[in-house]
Amino acid sequence: MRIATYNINGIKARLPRILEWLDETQPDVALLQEIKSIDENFPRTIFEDKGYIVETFGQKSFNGVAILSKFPLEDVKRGLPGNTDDDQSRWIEASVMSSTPVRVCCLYLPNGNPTPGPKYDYKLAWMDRLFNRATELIKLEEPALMAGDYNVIPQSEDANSPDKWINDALHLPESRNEFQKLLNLGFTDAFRCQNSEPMNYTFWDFQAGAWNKNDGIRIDHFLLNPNCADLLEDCQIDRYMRGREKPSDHVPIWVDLKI
DNA sequence: ATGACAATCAGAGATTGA
Repeated sequence: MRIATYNINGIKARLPRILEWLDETQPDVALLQEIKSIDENFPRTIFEDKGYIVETFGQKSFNGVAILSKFPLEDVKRGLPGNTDDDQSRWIEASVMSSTPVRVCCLYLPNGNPTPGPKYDYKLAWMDRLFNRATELIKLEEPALMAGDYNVIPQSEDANSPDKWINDALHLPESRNEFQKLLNLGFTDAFRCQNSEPMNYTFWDFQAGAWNKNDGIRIDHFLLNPNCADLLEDCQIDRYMRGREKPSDHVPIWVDLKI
């Protein structure tokens, strides 16, 4: 089974890219972030016609996450637990009912800039709530994963120009420590489990010719609980998508599980 | 040091992103 994650930076602007990508990469499950759409405006029938079940947690203009699945979805939950006042749509999870059910969580972690400030405080508080949910997922008998745009550069080798990010919310010690705490719980960074080479990125800024200079960062991640990591076969970044016409600033990343 | 780019909503330019 192939599960992908992709920060699309707007469903309306990216629809042609997503459709061609679904045909090329053929994910069974696609976790989408930054759909920038309310649920009512998400073009669900286009994906249903391709054989996907569609579950969205949208928001006007900003944020918004969605799950596309060729398998039935059960027990869909919207919103990261721990703060009923949080009105930002950044988390959706569901059980993918394949022969072996998999719990998939689709996340769009807050950026956190500028630092210091309320946005950084919100990021760190969100990561604390993520840690709490992660402690539950690690104990599950069933395979489970958390994937999406973490907005965290885990190590210096995950940035082409680490110096630029020293004071950035994506790279500051607090953010990286919160990410490391997830690994310490027993989650596996699927890409790093498969590939130890530097210069593998998932995001290149639209500005300053970042793509042409390969001035990227690795901030989209798959974290697998132990029962899911046991099933890991492959993990790849669809780098080519960044070179297409009207691309997102992120590219997809996917895992193949032995299911 | 600043802005560079792009998407959204709205219908210009501010806001957000990373």
